[in-house]
Amino acid sequence: MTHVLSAVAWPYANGPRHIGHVAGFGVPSDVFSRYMRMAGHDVLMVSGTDEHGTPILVQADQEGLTPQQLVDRYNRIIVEDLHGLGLSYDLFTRTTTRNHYAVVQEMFRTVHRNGYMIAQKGMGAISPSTGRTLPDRYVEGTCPICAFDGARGDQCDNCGNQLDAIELKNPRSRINGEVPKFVETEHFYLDLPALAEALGSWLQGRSESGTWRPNVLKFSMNLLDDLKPRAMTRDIDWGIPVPLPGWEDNPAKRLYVWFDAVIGYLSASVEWARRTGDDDAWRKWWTDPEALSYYFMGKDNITFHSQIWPAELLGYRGLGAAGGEAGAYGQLQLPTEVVSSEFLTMEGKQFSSSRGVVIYVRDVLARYQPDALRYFISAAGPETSDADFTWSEFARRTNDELVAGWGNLVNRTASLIAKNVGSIPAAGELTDADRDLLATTSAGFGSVGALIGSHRQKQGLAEAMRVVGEANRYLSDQAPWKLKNSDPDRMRTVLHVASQAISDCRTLLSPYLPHSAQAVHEVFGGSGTVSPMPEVREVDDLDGGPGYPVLMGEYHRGSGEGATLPEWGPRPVVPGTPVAAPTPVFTKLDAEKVVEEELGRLRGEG
RNA sequence: GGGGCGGUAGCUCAGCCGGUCAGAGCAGCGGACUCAUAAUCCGUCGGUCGUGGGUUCGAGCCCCACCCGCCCUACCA
Repeated sequence: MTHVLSAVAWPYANGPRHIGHVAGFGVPSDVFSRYMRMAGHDVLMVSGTDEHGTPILVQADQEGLTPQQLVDRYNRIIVEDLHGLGLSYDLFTRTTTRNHYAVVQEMFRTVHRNGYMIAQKGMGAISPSTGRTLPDRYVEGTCPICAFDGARGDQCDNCGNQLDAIELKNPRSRINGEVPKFVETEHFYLDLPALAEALGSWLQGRSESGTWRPNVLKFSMNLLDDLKPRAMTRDIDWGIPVPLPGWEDNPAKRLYVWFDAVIGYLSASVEWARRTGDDDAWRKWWTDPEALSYYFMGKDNITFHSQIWPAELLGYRGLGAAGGEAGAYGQLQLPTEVVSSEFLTMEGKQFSSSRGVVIYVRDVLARYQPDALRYFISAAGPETSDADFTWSEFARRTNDELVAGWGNLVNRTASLIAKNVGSIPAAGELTDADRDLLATTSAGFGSVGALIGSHRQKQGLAEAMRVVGEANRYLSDQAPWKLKNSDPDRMRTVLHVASQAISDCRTLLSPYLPHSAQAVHEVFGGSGTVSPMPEVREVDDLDGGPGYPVLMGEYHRGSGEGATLPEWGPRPVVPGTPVAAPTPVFTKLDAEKVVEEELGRLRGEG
């Protein structure tokens, strides 16, 4: 048994999340975590909503809310969406908890004390009306190089050159059009060059493990070539105070949102430990060199997980050129693997909430089964290259594969048993065909498990569905419906074997399809939980702040009392278990209607 | 501009270190069956693997150039 940290990207709380987000980090991390638990590992899966930063402020202003009101709203919506998808977080929290503030400040103080947080002065744009930092991307003007008028402060979209906001001619704020003021401002910079060597040798070691996706590794290695200190504070009044004399009481200086967001993995682990009664329990996942940690995100976040976060950890431990000593949290371990996915597009276009090219998780969950979405994402998601979501393909995958393949196998077998026996029959003597099928389903645990464990989930699902296909073929070949009068003993044996095969397939598919795994279990007369779900719990802040909703759950492997997860392997079916005429587990879609309605909604007709 | 990823059957995509690698699913066509949500099972049609060079006994798989799409480019997150 190994301690396995599933560190899942933190959704930004400036709006509801779309299916591209959950395709990138949500479903893949849950499939992995569910499998790893069943395979006997001690998994801690944590995340939360990311609630600081300029976009939240801007959004709040636009909606006439305080930032806290805004994030309260979207935190709850996001919690509900992730709950609806059945993502099995041990803790899904948020970055506005007092616990998070305390952990972040401890990290900053130690990194600073170790000498990796250096103060530098520079020129920055601020909004004259609010006094807040105007990030480069929020400054617009005429490009000094090509004279394009829509250039942003960080880059000109026309000629592609990188810019400084101060170079723009006729600069103006993209938020409210006012002319920004450029003022001298002091910030703390994470001294990445001082940590470059340590980062390099860490990456080198990771490279030699051979497990990272090649593009992630290559990208990360490339980042090392041009390391500069990176600002970790902002002129902003929404964020975590900088815990140093002269800074902490300054309402206009806050820590950079990405500095605190990645620390969420640690603070959520600490919060989980405190909530479950052993304040130090998190250390088993964080300071044991044998523990494994997997970080799930979209490709746009690789920088922060293969560079910024490891640099923060190295700085905390004093492992850079400036030396130093670890703080109270001890020898925090760097990521074992940064599991980055690519992007999901939508009917061929990039998702864009502002342009209405978007499908929100909650809208899909309101109209379709969660496992239908999980199936599509698992079968056709952006695992190693960009992937396209179309409604027609969604309907096809659901109908032709999920319903017609797996759902039908369950339904036809349960119907045959209900009609002809009434309960799971006992087996007589097994034929070669029987043994072959059971050998195939048993072998599936090795092959599917290895694929999920190495983050090749699409292939893993394809393999599981191949096994389902074998079971369908077996049933057609054996034709038990013909045996009722001619050879009822043989019919019972076939139905027993089919039941066992379905039980095995159900377990194989349960990381991908947890909702229907439970339903299939019950179709065959099973009781108790075999596929646990997260719960939304309203909790008090541990340190006196306002309460909030979290996701937590009881995910216990085994076969005894209180177990909610089966072991990753065949579990013998129990002859005599009553089986009633089934109602279908999956809903077949009217493909034409779905496509027509959904495309109409995208055009703004719904 | 720099860096990265991708361009394989009508569609969606697999193809790890070069030698049964030219594949799968869906769609199409033909057949079997009727237990099942007109589901299942069998068979079959189908591609000069973006373009042009090169290395090699042999290249989707390596090298070079080019075309197309996408991502990142560090004060959006």
